[in-house]
Amino acid sequence: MTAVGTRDLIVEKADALFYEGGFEATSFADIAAAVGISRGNFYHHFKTKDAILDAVISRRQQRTSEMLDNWQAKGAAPRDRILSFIRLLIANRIKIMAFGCPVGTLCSELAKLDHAAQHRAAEILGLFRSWLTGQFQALGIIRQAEAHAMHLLVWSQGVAVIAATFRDEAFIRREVAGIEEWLDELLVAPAVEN
Amino acid sequence: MTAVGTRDLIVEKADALFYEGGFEATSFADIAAAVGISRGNFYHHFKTKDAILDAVISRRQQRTSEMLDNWQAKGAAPRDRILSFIRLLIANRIKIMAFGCPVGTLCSELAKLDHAAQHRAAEILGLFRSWLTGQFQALGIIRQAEAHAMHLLVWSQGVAVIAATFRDEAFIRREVAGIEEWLDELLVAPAVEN
DNA sequence: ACCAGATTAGGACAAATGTCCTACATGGTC
DNA sequence: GACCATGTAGGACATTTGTCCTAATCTGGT
Repeated sequence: MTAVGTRDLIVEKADALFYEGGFEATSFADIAAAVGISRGNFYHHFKTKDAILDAVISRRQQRTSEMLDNWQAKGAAPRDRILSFIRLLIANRIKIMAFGCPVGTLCSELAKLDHAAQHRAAEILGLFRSWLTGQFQALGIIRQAEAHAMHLLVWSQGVAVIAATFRDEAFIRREVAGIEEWLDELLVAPAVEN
Repeated sequence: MTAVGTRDLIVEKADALFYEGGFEATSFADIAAAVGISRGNFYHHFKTKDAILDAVISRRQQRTSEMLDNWQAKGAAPRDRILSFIRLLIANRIKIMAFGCPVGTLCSELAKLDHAAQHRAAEILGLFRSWLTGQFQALGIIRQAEAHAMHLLVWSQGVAVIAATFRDEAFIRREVAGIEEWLDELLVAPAVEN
Protein backbone atom coordinates (compact mmCIF):
# COMPACT_ATOMS: atom_id res chain seq x y z
CA MET A 1 0.00 0.00 0.00
CA THR A 2 2.42 2.61 1.22
CA ALA A 3 5.14 3.88 -1.09
CA VAL A 4 7.55 1.70 0.82
CA GLY A 5 5.99 -1.55 1.99
CA THR A 6 5.49 -2.33 5.66
CA ARG A 7 7.83 -5.25 5.30
CA ASP A 8 10.63 -3.03 4.10
CA LEU A 9 9.93 -0.59 6.90
CA ILE A 10 10.19 -3.39 9.46
CA VAL A 11 13.54 -4.47 8.04
CA GLU A 12 14.81 -0.89 8.01
CA LYS A 13 13.82 -0.20 11.60
CA ALA A 14 15.03 -3.59 12.80
CA ASP A 15 18.37 -2.94 11.13
CA ALA A 16 18.77 0.33 13.01
CA LEU A 17 17.67 -1.20 16.32
CA PHE A 18 19.95 -4.21 15.96
CA TYR A 19 22.80 -1.85 15.24
CA GLU A 20 22.13 0.58 18.04
CA GLY A 21 21.03 -1.84 20.73
CA GLY A 22 22.20 -5.26 19.63
CA PHE A 23 20.23 -8.20 18.21
CA GLU A 24 19.62 -10.04 21.46
CA ALA A 25 18.58 -6.92 23.37
CA THR A 26 16.09 -5.82 20.72
CA SER A 27 12.61 -7.28 21.17
CA PHE A 28 9.66 -7.69 18.84
CA ALA A 29 7.92 -5.02 20.86
CA ASP A 30 10.78 -2.58 20.24
CA ILE A 31 10.60 -3.08 16.49
CA ALA A 32 6.81 -2.88 16.44
CA ALA A 33 6.92 0.38 18.36
CA ALA A 34 9.54 1.82 16.01
CA VAL A 35 7.52 0.85 12.94
CA GLY A 36 4.23 1.92 14.51
CA ILE A 37 2.32 -1.32 14.04
CA SER A 38 0.85 -3.76 16.51
CA ARG A 39 2.99 -6.52 17.90
CA GLY A 40 0.72 -9.24 16.64
CA ASN A 41 0.77 -7.91 13.12
CA PHE A 42 4.38 -8.90 12.96
CA TYR A 43 3.59 -12.51 12.49
CA HIS A 44 2.04 -11.73 9.13
CA HIS A 45 5.37 -10.47 7.79
CA PHE A 46 7.94 -12.51 9.71
CA LYS A 47 7.37 -15.79 11.43
CA THR A 48 10.37 -15.55 13.75
CA LYS A 49 12.95 -13.11 15.01
CA ASP A 50 15.57 -15.03 13.09
CA ALA A 51 13.63 -14.38 9.91
CA ILE A 52 13.89 -10.65 10.55
CA LEU A 53 17.61 -11.00 11.17
CA ASP A 54 17.90 -12.86 7.89
CA ALA A 55 16.14 -10.06 6.06
CA VAL A 56 18.29 -7.46 7.79
CA ILE A 57 21.46 -9.26 6.75
CA SER A 58 20.20 -9.61 3.18
CA ARG A 59 19.44 -5.91 3.09
CA ARG A 60 22.91 -5.07 4.34
CA GLN A 61 24.49 -7.41 1.83
CA GLN A 62 22.57 -5.76 -0.98
CA ARG A 63 23.31 -2.21 0.18
CA THR A 64 26.97 -3.03 0.58
CA SER A 65 27.10 -4.52 -2.89
CA GLU A 66 25.43 -1.43 -4.31
CA MET A 67 27.86 0.87 -2.55
CA LEU A 68 30.86 -1.08 -3.80
CA ASP A 69 29.40 -1.18 -7.32
CA ASN A 70 28.91 2.58 -7.20
CA TRP A 71 32.50 3.13 -6.17
CA GLN A 72 33.55 0.79 -8.94
CA ALA A 73 31.45 2.52 -11.59
CA LYS A 74 32.70 6.01 -10.82
CA GLY A 75 35.81 5.41 -12.90
CA ALA A 76 38.07 6.65 -10.14
CA ALA A 77 41.55 5.29 -9.64
CA PRO A 78 41.77 2.20 -7.41
CA ARG A 79 43.66 4.26 -4.86
CA ASP A 80 40.73 6.66 -4.59
CA ARG A 81 38.31 3.77 -4.33
CA ILE A 82 40.26 2.38 -1.41
CA LEU A 83 40.21 5.82 0.15
CA SER A 84 36.42 5.81 -0.12
CA PHE A 85 36.40 2.70 2.01
CA ILE A 86 38.80 4.14 4.56
CA ARG A 87 36.82 7.34 4.86
CA LEU A 88 33.69 5.50 5.84
CA LEU A 89 35.23 5.75 9.30
CA ILE A 90 35.11 9.54 9.07
CA ALA A 91 31.72 9.75 7.39
CA ASN A 92 30.08 7.51 10.01
CA ARG A 93 32.18 8.62 12.96
CA ILE A 94 29.28 9.80 15.13
CA LYS A 95 27.45 6.48 15.03
CA ILE A 96 30.68 4.51 15.20
CA MET A 97 31.66 6.30 18.39
CA ALA A 98 28.29 5.37 19.86
CA PHE A 99 27.75 1.84 18.55
CA GLY A 100 30.86 0.64 16.76
CA CYS A 101 30.86 -0.77 13.24
CA PRO A 102 27.41 -2.12 12.30
CA VAL A 103 28.87 -5.13 10.53
CA GLY A 104 31.71 -5.91 12.91
CA THR A 105 29.58 -5.73 16.03
CA LEU A 106 26.88 -7.87 14.41
CA CYS A 107 29.43 -10.52 13.45
CA SER A 108 30.86 -10.47 16.97
CA GLU A 109 27.47 -10.82 18.60
CA LEU A 110 26.29 -13.60 16.31
CA ALA A 111 29.56 -15.47 16.87
CA LYS A 112 28.92 -15.41 20.62
CA LEU A 113 25.33 -16.49 20.21
CA ASP A 114 26.59 -19.22 17.88
CA HIS A 115 23.72 -18.09 15.69
CA ALA A 116 22.89 -19.88 12.46
CA ALA A 117 23.10 -16.58 10.57
CA GLN A 118 26.66 -15.79 11.63
CA HIS A 119 28.15 -16.94 8.35
CA ARG A 120 25.75 -14.83 6.32
CA ALA A 121 26.77 -11.82 8.39
CA ALA A 122 30.41 -12.66 7.81
CA GLU A 123 29.72 -12.57 4.09
CA ILE A 124 29.15 -8.82 4.35
CA LEU A 125 32.70 -8.37 5.55
CA GLY A 126 33.62 -10.85 2.84
CA LEU A 127 32.21 -8.45 0.23
CA PHE A 128 34.56 -5.72 1.42
CA ARG A 129 37.38 -8.23 1.51
CA SER A 130 36.91 -9.34 -2.09
CA TRP A 131 36.37 -5.83 -3.35
CA LEU A 132 39.47 -4.48 -1.61
CA THR A 133 41.48 -7.42 -2.91
CA GLY A 134 40.35 -6.49 -6.41
CA GLN A 135 41.48 -2.90 -5.93
CA PHE A 136 44.97 -3.93 -4.93
CA GLN A 137 45.15 -6.30 -7.86
CA ALA A 138 44.11 -3.46 -10.17
CA LEU A 139 47.09 -1.58 -8.77
CA GLY A 140 49.38 -4.36 -9.87
CA ILE A 141 49.76 -5.72 -6.36
CA ILE A 142 48.96 -9.36 -6.88
CA ARG A 143 50.65 -11.62 -4.38
CA GLN A 144 49.86 -9.47 -1.33
CA ALA A 145 46.47 -8.21 -2.51
CA GLU A 146 44.45 -10.42 -0.19
CA ALA A 147 46.72 -9.79 2.79
CA HIS A 148 46.48 -6.03 2.26
CA ALA A 149 42.71 -6.25 1.99
CA MET A 150 42.54 -8.18 5.24
CA HIS A 151 44.82 -5.67 6.87
CA LEU A 152 42.50 -2.82 5.89
CA LEU A 153 39.60 -4.73 7.40
CA VAL A 154 41.59 -5.28 10.58
CA TRP A 155 42.57 -1.66 10.82
CA SER A 156 39.09 -0.26 10.28
CA GLN A 157 37.48 -2.76 12.64
CA GLY A 158 40.06 -1.96 15.29
CA VAL A 159 39.45 1.75 14.94
CA ALA A 160 35.71 1.17 15.29
CA VAL A 161 36.09 -0.85 18.50
CA ILE A 162 38.50 1.61 20.10
CA ALA A 163 36.46 4.60 18.94
CA ALA A 164 33.35 3.18 20.57
CA THR A 165 35.30 2.45 23.74
CA PHE A 166 37.05 5.79 24.20
CA ARG A 167 34.72 8.08 22.21
CA ASP A 168 37.58 10.09 20.78
CA GLU A 169 37.00 11.73 17.41
CA ALA A 170 40.53 13.10 17.12
CA PHE A 171 41.79 9.56 17.53
CA ILE A 172 39.70 8.41 14.57
CA ARG A 173 41.12 11.15 12.37
CA ARG A 174 44.65 10.32 13.46
CA GLU A 175 44.24 6.64 12.66
CA VAL A 176 42.57 7.34 9.33
CA ALA A 177 45.51 9.57 8.42
CA GLY A 178 47.77 6.68 9.41
CA ILE A 179 45.89 4.29 7.15
CA GLU A 180 46.15 6.67 4.22
CA GLU A 181 49.87 7.07 4.86
CA TRP A 182 50.27 3.30 4.96
CA LEU A 183 48.43 3.01 1.66
CA ASP A 184 50.58 5.58 -0.08
CA GLU A 185 53.76 3.94 1.15
CA LEU A 186 52.47 0.67 -0.25
CA LEU A 187 51.91 2.22 -3.63
CA VAL A 188 55.43 3.55 -3.98
CA ALA A 189 57.06 0.34 -2.74
CA PRO A 190 59.22 -1.53 -5.23
CA ALA A 191 57.23 -3.95 -7.33
CA VAL A 192 59.32 -6.86 -6.10
CA GLU A 193 57.46 -6.68 -2.80
CA ASN A 194 54.15 -7.38 -4.39
CA MET B 1 34.00 -22.14 53.35
CA THR B 2 35.31 -23.76 50.25
CA ALA B 3 38.89 -23.10 49.31
CA VAL B 4 37.57 -20.55 46.87
CA GLY B 5 34.40 -18.84 48.07
CA THR B 6 31.07 -19.26 46.32
CA ARG B 7 31.07 -15.59 45.51
CA ASP B 8 34.36 -15.87 43.68
CA LEU B 9 33.10 -18.91 41.85
CA ILE B 10 30.04 -17.02 40.69
CA VAL B 11 32.18 -14.19 39.38
CA GLU B 12 34.50 -16.61 37.63
CA LYS B 13 31.69 -18.52 35.91
CA ALA B 14 29.81 -15.34 35.07
CA ASP B 15 32.95 -13.92 33.51
CA ALA B 16 33.30 -16.95 31.26
CA LEU B 17 29.62 -16.96 30.31
CA PHE B 18 29.56 -13.23 29.58
CA TYR B 19 32.59 -13.73 27.39
CA GLU B 20 31.37 -16.76 25.53
CA GLY B 21 27.70 -15.85 25.23
CA GLY B 22 27.43 -12.14 25.83
CA PHE B 23 26.16 -10.25 28.87
CA GLU B 24 22.59 -9.73 27.69
CA ALA B 25 22.18 -13.30 26.50
CA THR B 26 23.43 -14.80 29.77
CA SER B 27 20.72 -15.30 32.40
CA PHE B 28 20.83 -15.82 36.14
CA ALA B 29 19.75 -19.37 35.49
CA ASP B 30 22.73 -19.94 33.20
CA ILE B 31 25.18 -18.75 35.83
CA ALA B 32 23.49 -20.68 38.61
CA ALA B 33 23.66 -23.85 36.54
CA ALA B 34 27.34 -23.28 35.77
CA VAL B 35 28.15 -22.70 39.43
CA GLY B 36 25.93 -25.53 40.61
CA ILE B 37 23.83 -23.58 43.08
CA SER B 38 20.14 -22.77 43.16
CA ARG B 39 18.85 -19.73 41.36
CA GLY B 40 17.41 -18.20 44.49
CA ASN B 41 20.66 -18.48 46.36
CA PHE B 42 22.04 -15.88 44.02
CA TYR B 43 20.33 -13.08 45.77
CA HIS B 44 22.41 -13.67 48.85
CA HIS B 45 25.61 -12.86 46.96
CA PHE B 46 24.47 -10.38 44.32
CA LYS B 47 21.36 -8.25 44.45
CA THR B 48 21.20 -7.59 40.71
CA LYS B 49 22.66 -8.75 37.43
CA ASP B 50 24.45 -5.42 37.15
CA ALA B 51 26.16 -6.16 40.47
CA ILE B 52 27.58 -9.35 38.97
CA LEU B 53 28.76 -7.44 35.93
CA ASP B 54 30.43 -4.96 38.23
CA ALA B 55 32.25 -7.74 40.03
CA VAL B 56 33.24 -9.35 36.74
CA ILE B 57 34.70 -6.08 35.49
CA SER B 58 36.55 -5.55 38.78
CA ARG B 59 37.99 -9.03 38.54
CA ARG B 60 39.15 -8.40 34.99
CA GLN B 61 40.67 -5.08 35.99
CA GLN B 62 42.58 -6.74 38.78
CA ARG B 63 43.75 -9.67 36.69
CA THR B 64 44.86 -7.33 33.94
CA SER B 65 46.77 -5.21 36.42
CA GLU B 66 48.45 -8.29 37.82
CA MET B 67 49.44 -9.51 34.39
CA LEU B 68 50.89 -6.14 33.43
CA ASP B 69 52.72 -5.92 36.76
CA ASN B 70 54.16 -9.37 36.17
CA TRP B 71 55.42 -8.40 32.77
CA GLN B 72 56.86 -5.26 34.30
CA ALA B 73 58.61 -7.09 37.12
CA LYS B 74 60.30 -9.66 34.90
CA GLY B 75 63.06 -7.21 34.08
CA ALA B 76 62.72 -7.85 30.38
CA ALA B 77 63.39 -5.16 27.82
CA PRO B 78 60.41 -2.94 26.95
CA ARG B 79 60.41 -4.39 23.45
CA ASP B 80 59.90 -7.88 24.89
CA ARG B 81 57.19 -6.62 27.17
CA ILE B 82 55.33 -5.20 24.20
CA LEU B 83 55.79 -8.51 22.44
CA SER B 84 54.13 -10.24 25.38
CA PHE B 85 51.08 -8.09 24.78
CA ILE B 86 51.06 -8.78 21.06
CA ARG B 87 51.40 -12.51 21.56
CA LEU B 88 48.27 -12.64 23.67
CA LEU B 89 46.61 -12.94 20.29
CA ILE B 90 48.49 -16.16 19.64
CA ALA B 91 48.17 -17.56 23.15
CA ASN B 92 44.39 -17.02 23.20
CA ARG B 93 43.78 -17.68 19.53
CA ILE B 94 41.32 -20.55 19.99
CA LYS B 95 38.94 -18.58 22.17
CA ILE B 96 39.47 -15.41 20.15
CA MET B 97 38.43 -17.21 16.98
CA ALA B 98 35.28 -18.36 18.74
CA PHE B 99 34.31 -15.30 20.79
CA GLY B 100 36.59 -12.39 19.91
CA CYS B 101 38.50 -10.37 22.50
CA PRO B 102 36.88 -10.65 25.96
CA VAL B 103 37.46 -6.97 26.70
CA GLY B 104 36.73 -5.52 23.28
CA THR B 105 33.49 -7.42 22.82
CA LEU B 106 32.36 -6.49 26.33
CA CYS B 107 33.04 -2.81 25.68
CA SER B 108 31.17 -2.99 22.38
CA GLU B 109 28.16 -4.68 23.92
CA LEU B 110 27.96 -2.33 26.88
CA ALA B 111 28.25 0.66 24.55
CA LYS B 112 25.21 -0.56 22.63
CA LEU B 113 23.26 -1.26 25.79
CA ASP B 114 24.28 2.21 26.98
CA HIS B 115 25.05 0.41 30.21
CA ALA B 116 26.19 2.29 33.30
CA ALA B 117 29.23 0.03 33.58
CA GLN B 118 30.55 0.78 30.09
CA HIS B 119 33.15 3.23 31.37
CA ARG B 120 34.48 0.80 33.92
CA ALA B 121 34.87 -1.78 31.16
CA ALA B 122 36.69 0.78 29.04
CA GLU B 123 39.12 1.25 31.92
CA ILE B 124 40.41 -2.26 31.29
CA LEU B 125 41.46 -1.26 27.80
CA GLY B 126 42.75 1.91 29.44
CA LEU B 127 45.09 -0.17 31.58
CA PHE B 128 46.67 -1.67 28.47
CA ARG B 129 46.78 1.77 26.91
CA SER B 130 48.67 3.33 29.82
CA TRP B 131 50.99 0.40 30.20
CA LEU B 132 51.87 0.30 26.50
CA THR B 133 52.42 4.06 26.55
CA GLY B 134 54.87 3.55 29.39
CA GLN B 135 56.78 0.92 27.41
CA PHE B 136 57.25 3.22 24.44
CA GLN B 137 58.38 5.98 26.73
CA ALA B 138 60.89 3.62 28.31
CA LEU B 139 62.21 3.09 24.81
CA GLY B 140 62.81 6.81 24.47
CA ILE B 141 59.79 7.32 22.27
CA ILE B 142 58.06 10.16 24.05
CA ARG B 143 55.97 12.28 21.74
CA GLN B 144 54.37 9.39 19.89
CA ALA B 145 54.17 7.00 22.81
CA GLU B 146 50.45 7.37 23.33
CA ALA B 147 49.67 7.21 19.62
CA HIS B 148 51.70 4.03 19.26
CA ALA B 149 49.95 2.49 22.24
CA MET B 150 46.56 3.31 20.75
CA HIS B 151 47.67 1.86 17.45
CA LEU B 152 48.60 -1.42 19.10
CA LEU B 153 45.17 -1.52 20.73
CA VAL B 154 43.55 -0.85 17.37
CA TRP B 155 45.55 -3.52 15.66
CA SER B 156 44.92 -6.23 18.22
CA GLN B 157 41.22 -5.43 18.49
CA GLY B 158 40.91 -5.49 14.71
CA VAL B 159 42.61 -8.86 14.53
CA ALA B 160 40.25 -10.22 17.17
CA VAL B 161 37.13 -9.06 15.32
CA ILE B 162 38.29 -10.39 11.96
CA ALA B 163 39.57 -13.62 13.50
CA ALA B 164 36.18 -14.27 15.09
CA THR B 165 34.45 -13.47 11.80
CA PHE B 166 36.53 -15.60 9.44
CA ARG B 167 37.95 -18.18 11.89
CA ASP B 168 41.34 -18.19 10.23
CA GLU B 169 44.32 -19.06 12.41
CA ALA B 170 46.90 -18.50 9.68
CA PHE B 171 45.53 -14.99 9.32
CA ILE B 172 46.14 -14.31 13.01
CA ARG B 173 49.74 -15.45 12.73
CA ARG B 174 50.28 -13.35 9.65
CA GLU B 175 48.93 -10.22 11.32
CA VAL B 176 50.89 -10.82 14.50
CA ALA B 177 54.05 -11.14 12.40
CA GLY B 178 53.07 -7.84 10.78
CA ILE B 179 52.68 -6.16 14.16
CA GLU B 180 56.09 -7.38 15.29
CA GLU B 181 57.61 -6.11 12.06
CA TRP B 182 55.96 -2.74 12.56
CA LEU B 183 57.35 -2.60 16.10
CA ASP B 184 60.90 -3.37 15.02
CA GLU B 185 60.76 -0.75 12.28
CA LEU B 186 59.62 1.74 14.88
CA LEU B 187 62.58 0.96 17.09
CA VAL B 188 65.17 1.56 14.40
CA ALA B 189 63.55 4.80 13.21
CA PRO B 190 65.57 7.99 13.66
CA ALA B 191 65.02 9.57 17.04
CA VAL B 192 63.77 12.77 15.47
CA GLU B 193 60.51 10.99 14.66
CA ASN B 194 59.77 10.36 18.27
C1' DA C 1 24.98 -28.45 73.87
C1' DC C 2 23.78 -24.24 72.27
C1' DC C 3 23.38 -20.13 69.57
C1' DA C 4 24.07 -16.37 66.04
C1' DG C 5 25.26 -15.53 61.64
C1' DA C 6 26.21 -17.12 57.15
C1' DT C 7 24.73 -19.94 53.41
C1' DT C 8 21.56 -22.54 51.00
C1' DA C 9 17.26 -24.48 48.42
C1' DG C 10 12.99 -23.77 46.68
C1' DG C 11 9.82 -21.23 44.96
C1' DA C 12 6.76 -16.85 44.45
C1' DC C 13 6.13 -12.80 41.71
C1' DA C 14 5.15 -9.48 38.04
C1' DA C 15 6.89 -8.28 33.78
C1' DA C 16 8.59 -9.28 29.35
C1' DT C 17 9.68 -12.56 25.80
C1' DG C 18 8.86 -15.00 21.14
C1' DT C 19 5.21 -17.18 19.03
C1' DC C 20 0.71 -17.82 17.38
C1' DC C 21 -4.53 -17.34 16.73
C1' DT C 22 -8.80 -15.02 15.58
C1' DA C 23 -11.53 -11.35 14.04
C1' DC C 24 -12.00 -7.14 11.57
C1' DA C 25 -10.96 -3.72 7.84
C1' DT C 26 -9.69 -2.58 3.17
C1' DG C 27 -9.55 -2.60 -1.65
C1' DG C 28 -9.74 -4.79 -6.00
C1' DT C 29 -12.09 -8.53 -9.15
C1' DC C 30 -15.85 -11.09 -11.01
C1' DG D 1 -23.42 -6.92 -4.60
C1' DA D 2 -20.60 -11.20 -3.51
C1' DC D 3 -16.04 -12.76 -3.04
C1' DC D 4 -11.29 -13.11 -1.84
C1' DA D 5 -6.50 -11.93 -0.77
C1' DT D 6 -3.96 -8.94 1.91
C1' DG D 7 -3.00 -6.32 5.84
C1' DT D 8 -4.06 -5.04 10.52
C1' DA D 9 -5.30 -4.99 15.60
C1' DG D 10 -5.67 -7.11 19.80
C1' DG D 11 -4.71 -10.35 22.63
C1' DA D 12 -3.80 -15.42 24.17
C1' DC D 13 -0.18 -18.59 25.31
C1' DA D 14 3.59 -20.92 27.63
C1' DT D 15 8.13 -19.77 28.88
C1' DT D 16 11.75 -17.13 30.68
C1' DT D 17 13.38 -13.11 32.77
C1' DG D 18 15.31 -10.47 36.98
C1' DT D 19 14.08 -9.93 41.51
C1' DC D 20 12.83 -11.11 46.04
C1' DC D 21 11.02 -13.87 50.21
C1' DT D 22 10.94 -17.63 53.53
C1' DA D 23 12.37 -21.52 55.74
C1' DA D 24 15.77 -24.88 56.36
C1' DT D 25 20.70 -26.12 56.95
C1' DC D 26 25.37 -25.53 58.01
C1' DT D 27 29.41 -23.71 60.69
C1' DG D 28 32.33 -21.86 64.17
C1' DG D 29 32.64 -20.06 68.70
C1' DT D 30 31.28 -20.45 73.45
